[in-house]
Amino acid sequence: MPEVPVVTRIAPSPTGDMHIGTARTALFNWLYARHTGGRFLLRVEDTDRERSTAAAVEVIFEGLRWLGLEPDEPPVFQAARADRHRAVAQDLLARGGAYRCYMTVEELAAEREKARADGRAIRSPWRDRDTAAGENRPFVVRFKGPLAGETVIHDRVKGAVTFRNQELDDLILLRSDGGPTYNLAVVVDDHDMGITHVIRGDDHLNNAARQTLIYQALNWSLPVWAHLPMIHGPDGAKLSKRHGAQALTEFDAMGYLPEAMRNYLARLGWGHGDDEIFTSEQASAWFDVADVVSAPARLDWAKLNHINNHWIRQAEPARLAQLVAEIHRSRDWPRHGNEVEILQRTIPLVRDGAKTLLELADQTLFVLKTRPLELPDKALALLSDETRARFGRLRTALTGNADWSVSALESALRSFAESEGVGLGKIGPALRAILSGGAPAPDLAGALVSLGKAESLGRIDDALSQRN
RNA sequence: GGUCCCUUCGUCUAUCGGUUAGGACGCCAGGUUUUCAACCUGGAGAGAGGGGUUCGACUCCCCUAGGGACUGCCA
Repeated sequence: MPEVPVVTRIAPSPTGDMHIGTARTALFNWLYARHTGGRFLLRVEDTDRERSTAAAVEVIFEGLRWLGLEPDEPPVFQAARADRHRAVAQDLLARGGAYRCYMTVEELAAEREKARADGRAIRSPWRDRDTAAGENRPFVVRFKGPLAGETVIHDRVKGAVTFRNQELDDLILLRSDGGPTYNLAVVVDDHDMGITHVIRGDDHLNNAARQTLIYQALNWSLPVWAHLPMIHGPDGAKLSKRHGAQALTEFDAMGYLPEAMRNYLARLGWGHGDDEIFTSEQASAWFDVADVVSAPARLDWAKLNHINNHWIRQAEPARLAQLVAEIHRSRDWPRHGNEVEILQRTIPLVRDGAKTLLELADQTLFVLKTRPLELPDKALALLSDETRARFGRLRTALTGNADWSVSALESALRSFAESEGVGLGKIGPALRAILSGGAPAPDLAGALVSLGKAESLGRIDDALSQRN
């Protein structure tokens, strides 16, 4: 057993929304750190000064907070470490592990084209020149990689992956403006931060070989690699906007609970036997990167909905009431002073069928409506003189009902139907319409309880006094 | 073009050489029923194709096909 405590990290670049794939990578890093009793860190890869924004940094912080994956230490900003990156590059330069390349962008483009045609990696003619003195033009610092031999990545997900060194080009360490590039910065930062396990998307698998070469040139010990497959859209293509959502915040806006996202995302590409529904505590107890599936997975909305429905049912009504009230507010729907209290009473009666918080809002709209409700034509049509008379009697029966609970009202409704000599089917649809104004609502007794006695009777009164 | 990764029901997955290839979501049928759901019961549904290795391959190897990533002075 390794004695070194595990340190994992998520290293997103703040250039826009936080992709759901990044969220899952964060989750797996977090799970593995929790599983091993290690630490989970955050590094913001903002070396691209052109595209990085403060707003995007905030999106990352908020996304991780919302998902419940907060890092164990304050975030590291990569751009702030540029001096350190440059120092490492200079060290490499001094030791012959890197060289100055004076190729112009035009020359580079030509070489790239030629290399591609020849089916080989690009090479700089400056690699073997003595440039200790003489040149006085802009240059980049390139890594001087081995031309022979091979590099093997021992990946916890992909297994052993072999690259011939001649396929690996001499990547740029320092740009002509002196700024460090990604491949240099990741290696230096992961080393300095003490990252033991690099768990990231498999779009970096090729980079892992190049980075391994840099680690070796620096005489640094390698991290454990684990390259996770990507998340695709339902059609198997790279996940994008047109698949419905791509950014973590969009899932929040669509009414998915963070615990549901964690559950679903964990199950996407990882499994523990037949377990489908589990808490994050269970997941971290079971999780091992070695068990991650090596094939890409497709996002399945139906399954996400199913899992979300499960966690909506598990959630505290008080918490759901707050979340649903927010949705109602954003929709500018009818307000009450005690909105949250009403919702909290109603939610347990309607949540079973709700796949998202948005649906929960739809299902609870009826209770927030203000009297007199506008009845849909279909409901008005049900109000013949005969049924009006019947609902008058129902009102009387309900008025005398002291116990305003679901079970009491259920039996009250049943015995009323019996006394009228009709089935509940004769009363249900109209009563439902009167109580809900045509909006979705729970079953009758549930609707009555949600509304409370006074509001229920009031709504019946309104209907009886309405002409069609 | 080159390098690398991937390929079990529609989808997510189990299987780690010997199983009637299991589960979940979805789907279909039936039940329940005052709406929509939920819920209960049952059902259909898979090893990309071709070669090997082996007494025996979904499982190991090779080829083909298809998908993806990388091939940036982006990360």
